[in-house]
Amino acid sequence: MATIADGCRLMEEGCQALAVIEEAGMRIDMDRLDWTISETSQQIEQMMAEQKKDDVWRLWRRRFGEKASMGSRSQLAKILFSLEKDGGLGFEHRGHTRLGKQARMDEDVLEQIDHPFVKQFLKLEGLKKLRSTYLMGVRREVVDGLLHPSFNLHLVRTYRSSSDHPNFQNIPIRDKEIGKLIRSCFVPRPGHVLVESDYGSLEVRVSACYNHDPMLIEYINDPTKDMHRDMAAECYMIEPHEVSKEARFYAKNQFVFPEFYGSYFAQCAPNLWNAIGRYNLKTTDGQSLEDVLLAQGITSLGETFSHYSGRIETKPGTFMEHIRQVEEDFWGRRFKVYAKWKLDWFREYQRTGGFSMLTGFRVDGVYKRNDVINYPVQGSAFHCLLWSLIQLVKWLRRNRMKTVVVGQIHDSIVADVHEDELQDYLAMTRQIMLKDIRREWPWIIVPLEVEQEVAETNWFEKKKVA
DNA sequence: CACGTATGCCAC
DNA sequence: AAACGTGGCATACGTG
Repeated sequence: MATIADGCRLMEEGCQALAVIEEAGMRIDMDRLDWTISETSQQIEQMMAEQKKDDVWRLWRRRFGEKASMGSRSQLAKILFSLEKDGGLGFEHRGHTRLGKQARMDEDVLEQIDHPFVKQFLKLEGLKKLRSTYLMGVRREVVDGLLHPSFNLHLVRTYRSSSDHPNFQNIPIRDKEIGKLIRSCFVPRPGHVLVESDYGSLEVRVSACYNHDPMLIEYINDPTKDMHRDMAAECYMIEPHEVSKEARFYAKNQFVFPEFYGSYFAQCAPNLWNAIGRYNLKTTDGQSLEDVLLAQGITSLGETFSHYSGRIETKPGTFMEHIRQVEEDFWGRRFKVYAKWKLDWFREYQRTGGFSMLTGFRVDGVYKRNDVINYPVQGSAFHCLLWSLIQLVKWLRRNRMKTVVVGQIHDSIVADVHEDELQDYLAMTRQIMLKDIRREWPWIIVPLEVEQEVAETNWFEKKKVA
């Protein structure tokens, strides 16, 4: 295990490496950015004009007069959820926000409302976010065609990093349309290509280094095994070979990761259940998962209720009951060493008032149970990336290379690589990220994985390399 | 008018 | 007993 002095050195050297990265900056295609801003603005204008012709906007204006503002969710909520006799549309609201007692108006709620005005509202809000936060946010910070985001090591509770002005770590990618519009403005320097090197499932691997769970380690070591596929099979009551890509995706993001982060079945089950209908989940043979569950006698989500003893109970034959059992097996049999580690780790925190990370950080203070479990994993995973980044920047400087690292996103490194140096760069990142780091930190007891992508034209067009 | 809070959404 | 972790940032809106 690393010492506190090791942790200090990592922060010092990390700070220096990040300063070099900030100074280098990332090239921005300003003509394309300006063109995209203009196109997006036009589309926003046009859509707003369309909305203003809608009957819903007429109701809106009648209710709020000069104060009517098309971006106001709370105003829209009053139109949607008040009765028709009161000048509304009479939709049922779906729960309240956390602090206030306002009706929830997030994307999840709005996409359930089948009304053209609401669909347009969501699309419009997406474009407005693109324009303001990303297109304009980047434009504001560019100097001489280069963007220099800040990378901080002193702001995050877990000893991860953060980024600002602009935040380089949350540029859209999941929505392809939106991702393309902004990311295609990020370009390599002339004669260069962009390279992104991602650690694969880094947090899972690092968590295995803490909990030493044999089943988890087996999943990591054996490429034919697939934890998310297996859990999708259990959650949706099918065979592993029947698990579609989509079913795997929801099992991973609505069950496995939430469970790892400290969620539990009562929160997971509704999300898993809703995914079936909402995304029309099927087996690989095209059989609807709804029918599969029906054949197993599960016809409804069901609910939880408290036994007088305080124990949470579920009704037999419900999906809730099923996921409760899946969870019981998940922690009680499959990952029972992991489960014991969580218990022991938290008890030790309660005894000493703190915990130590494998990477040389002591964390003392008042924390929630989930924090105590999650911080060391999240922090140490980032430290693997930071250590690699430091070595890479040193190597580039030592060899007076033209390649520059331009950014970092928690478990990935983005570099602007000179074409002549590409093969050396790809080889060296692999050497550092996969091998050198394990010599430095013997506590890494599982193999690591790196995925490399190269973008010749812009950041959106990145393609995997072998 | 400046500022803080609530809410929501983008990433990992 | 508790119940999904970490950030940055934009807009709406109320308050001083």
